[in-house]
Amino acid sequence: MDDNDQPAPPLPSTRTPGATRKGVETRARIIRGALEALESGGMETLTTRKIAASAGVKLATLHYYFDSKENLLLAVLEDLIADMAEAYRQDMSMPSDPEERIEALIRSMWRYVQRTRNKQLAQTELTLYALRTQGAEWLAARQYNAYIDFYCRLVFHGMGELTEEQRKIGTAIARFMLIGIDGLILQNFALHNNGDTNEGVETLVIATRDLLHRLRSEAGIQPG
Amino acid sequence: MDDNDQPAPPLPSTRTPGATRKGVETRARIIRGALEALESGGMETLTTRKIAASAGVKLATLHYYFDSKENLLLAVLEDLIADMAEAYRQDMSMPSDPEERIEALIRSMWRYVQRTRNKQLAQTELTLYALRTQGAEWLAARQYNAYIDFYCRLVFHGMGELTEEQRKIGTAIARFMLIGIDGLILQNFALHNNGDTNEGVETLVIATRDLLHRLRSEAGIQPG
DNA sequence: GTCTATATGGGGATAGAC
DNA sequence: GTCTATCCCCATATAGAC
Repeated sequence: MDDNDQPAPPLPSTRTPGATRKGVETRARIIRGALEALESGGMETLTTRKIAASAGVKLATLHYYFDSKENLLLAVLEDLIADMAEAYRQDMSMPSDPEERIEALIRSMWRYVQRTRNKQLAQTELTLYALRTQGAEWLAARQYNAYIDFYCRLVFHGMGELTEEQRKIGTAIARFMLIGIDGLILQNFALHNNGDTNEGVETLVIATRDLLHRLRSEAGIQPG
Repeated sequence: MDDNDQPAPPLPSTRTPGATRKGVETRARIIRGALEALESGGMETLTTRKIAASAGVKLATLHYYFDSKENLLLAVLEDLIADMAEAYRQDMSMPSDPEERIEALIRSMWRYVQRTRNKQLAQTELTLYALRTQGAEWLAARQYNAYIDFYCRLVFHGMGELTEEQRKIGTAIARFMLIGIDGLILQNFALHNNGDTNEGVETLVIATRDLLHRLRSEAGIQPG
């Protein structure tokens, strides 16, 4: 995975009951319901009642699967991490040159962000929530490292193994891309002014490609 | 100020009573108390009771100055915007070359962010809150535009008036810097791994300087 | 595993004395 | 302008039948 390795203790008490087929489905429905309610109303107005309603489940059922609201929310965040990889692969063209991959990846991310504005807001809120929740900070870190690892691989391969050199360069690239995307998300949220934000995307593409150049010449150039 | 101009209706009902000297002070104490409580515990655990306690005021007094928790929180966000300019000027060296100013400004921002981690978290939470609050979205936009305007001026002058050309270039630069800083803040929060984040700062400095070059040669070069 | 019904506490907000 | 005391709702969580 990555350098700053996480202890990643299992989520405290998500209470995984029987694991019946039906049980697993219901659990998933509740998580989806929570995400929907969060996307539509934000953290401030998010209640277990709304979540239950949105999931088509009674309040008590929710508590049968998640012993506390907190653990439910952390489960939602975990789920978002898992979804991410799937989502990006959808519309990504896959050039062979890493430089062009960077560009394709950034544009793909940005399209995804734009068509899932509320989901991004929800994810940002959940990440902050995790950072504020005693003993859940590691989840935020895991989320970030998952993104970094994912982008890193996508820059170089279709998903295979990386050389040490590639991993190092790719990680730096991925970190910078992620910085840019997160910043773009916030700015786009606040200004909801897509024209200006698109300029930011172009600038990020150029800056990231330049970074790749720099890192490669520092190492001794060879192509992807 | 900027292109996407805000209507900026006054905050609905902050109930500005008499405006006695003492009243103004108490109001300020409550805002500070709210910020402190927010910094230490986050939105999720922020209650009017904690705010009142943190401000050394009784709950009813809080409601004498702010008719609702919502309006109090929005007032806190407004206050943060006003503080910002003050804070940055503190430790900024002021080179005459815009390129070096960019570097100095980014480093200054980053120092400030690092020594006020919790304040940044609080501000991010408040911004998201505003984005989620019906009729308060403009506050988030105003905040962003205030930052952009501020950085833009700082890149070129000690604070004086700008030519149209400078304003245009400066705004693009400021937007990109802000994207980078926001992304850095989130990444640093999540990974709290300052070593790696500092690399991101270096990359941002280089990228922003390059952006300045590019914008200038697109326009017809002339220095600061 | 899912429900109805309920316990319990804490939250925002107000009344009215000083 | 600040306080004490209180209202009342709604949130999380549980008990226990089905």
